[in-house]
Amino acid sequence: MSNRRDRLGAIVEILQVQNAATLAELAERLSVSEMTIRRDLNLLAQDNIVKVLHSGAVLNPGIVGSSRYSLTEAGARRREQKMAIGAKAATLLEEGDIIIIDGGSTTEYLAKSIPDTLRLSVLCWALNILVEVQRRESCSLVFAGGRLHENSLVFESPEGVELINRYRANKTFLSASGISEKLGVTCTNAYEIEVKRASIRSSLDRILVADSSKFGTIQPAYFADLSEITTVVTDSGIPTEYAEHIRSLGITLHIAPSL
Amino acid sequence: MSNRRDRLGAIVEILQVQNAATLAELAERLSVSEMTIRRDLNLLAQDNIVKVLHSGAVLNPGIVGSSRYSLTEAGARRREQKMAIGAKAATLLEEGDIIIIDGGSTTEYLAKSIPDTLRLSVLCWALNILVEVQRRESCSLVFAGGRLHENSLVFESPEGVELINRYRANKTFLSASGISEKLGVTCTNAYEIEVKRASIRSSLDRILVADSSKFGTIQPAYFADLSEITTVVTDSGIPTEYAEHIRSLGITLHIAPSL
DNA sequence: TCTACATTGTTATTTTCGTCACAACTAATC
DNA sequence: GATTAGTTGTGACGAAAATAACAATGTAGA
Repeated sequence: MSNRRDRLGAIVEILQVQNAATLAELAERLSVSEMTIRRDLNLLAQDNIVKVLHSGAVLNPGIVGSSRYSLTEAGARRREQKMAIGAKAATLLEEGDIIIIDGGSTTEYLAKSIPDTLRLSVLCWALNILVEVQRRESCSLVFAGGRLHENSLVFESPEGVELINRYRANKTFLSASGISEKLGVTCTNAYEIEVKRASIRSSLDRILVADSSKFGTIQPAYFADLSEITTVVTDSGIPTEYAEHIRSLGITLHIAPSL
Repeated sequence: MSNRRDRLGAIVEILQVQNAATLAELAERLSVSEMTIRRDLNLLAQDNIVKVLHSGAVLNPGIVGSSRYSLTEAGARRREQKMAIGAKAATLLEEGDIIIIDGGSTTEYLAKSIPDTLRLSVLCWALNILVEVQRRESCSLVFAGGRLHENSLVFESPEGVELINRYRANKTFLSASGISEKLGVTCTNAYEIEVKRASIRSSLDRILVADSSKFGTIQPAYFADLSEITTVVTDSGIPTEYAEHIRSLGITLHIAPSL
């Protein structure tokens, strides 16, 4: 990597992979001074190969859209809690785990919280989860396809369910919109039921991640009884009667500390 | 454009178009102070939608894609060709079309070139195609899942093939790494064969998009005979003998003009 | 080996950027 | 219409990045 020509190629290669890089980063990786990188970039910019930014923003590769963003924004108010729950749930992950991640905004925060170096096999079927997992080199990824439902970013199809049936995991992270002592665990959309059921059948541990506002509420689509759940991760707002009920069922209860 | 929510969307839209922007630029275009833009970007960065750079460089748009397609001086020129081919292929699209898009970098440019208002149903199985199609509100999307192959960004599984078998389209856009008069159409990876075969079976028109360097070359995985193709889209570098051969087979040949 | 030229790192200076605290404004709720 | 929570702009300060000049090093050719 001695001469400038090689270095220019290396810079382009780095940018191809990660789309953007800071001067300091490039200088470090190529073991030259920032001044040199600066001169290199000016050359590349002259040829219109790169754009040099003084201060600005770059769209992350492999992501997008306004629609994707609307899902995370759905709970701007509860974002803090969901982040905390996601982070807490991520502590349950172990090296070599084979996991299933349900769709939803809370599970999205779980996916965001996966440590960069943790080796995992992940199965999912929602776009926002896919985007998070896909960028981690340490995770191998299986995706259950189907028709995209815009509002939930979930892909669903008979073949997708079939793929989940054929899969085996030691942990499933499930999301829910309603959790009732008498009426069980529910979600909003009927098309999610089959996928969630399949993931429950294919996994040893069933971990429910849901913020505390979900306890005591009901949604139209029933997909599991509380007794099918082995672990619950939520925030400190959970009503004490629910906490007691969950513990009395032998379910492990994790309360995420407020951030 | 009064509230923050709209502005966040606008920022993402701007970045989608030009890939990167400076703070000053965004502040100017959205008629707010730089401080506000800064706060917005921090929110977007929290959700990993954008990356905020203090000082750095960004690859110019059109190069984002899989790491497999390395960019050399020669490759940079090929990129222009692929863009031209993608744009040309997109002119074949009609309102209401039900289409299948293969994985690959050339098909990625096709996906990028889909007009924003064109109503389409799209089936695909590669991550780079998914990302492009998903952001278009006018396109309904079906994705064939499976295990992710990092080098090609293709998802593949028996269930994915099954899903394609159950699908019906009027146009399939296929990519190839080799096109030989005697040995047919080939690609690099064996796992792609089944998926490509299924898409050929499920579609009325089979449109092959490939830059001219592919003609006369061979790759290990055979997936179709030239006679199965109904249309070819390439650039002006195609050898005349191949152009004649293709026309003699009754295949429509589109030559994309250099940009 | 010597010269001529290109490349690179260092330093000092100027410029710009990021952050913080505060005040003004907006919008929703009761 | 008063209160609250959220949003936006401003100015000042400290922390960076950009620039240019210069010195040091490396390289090619006679």
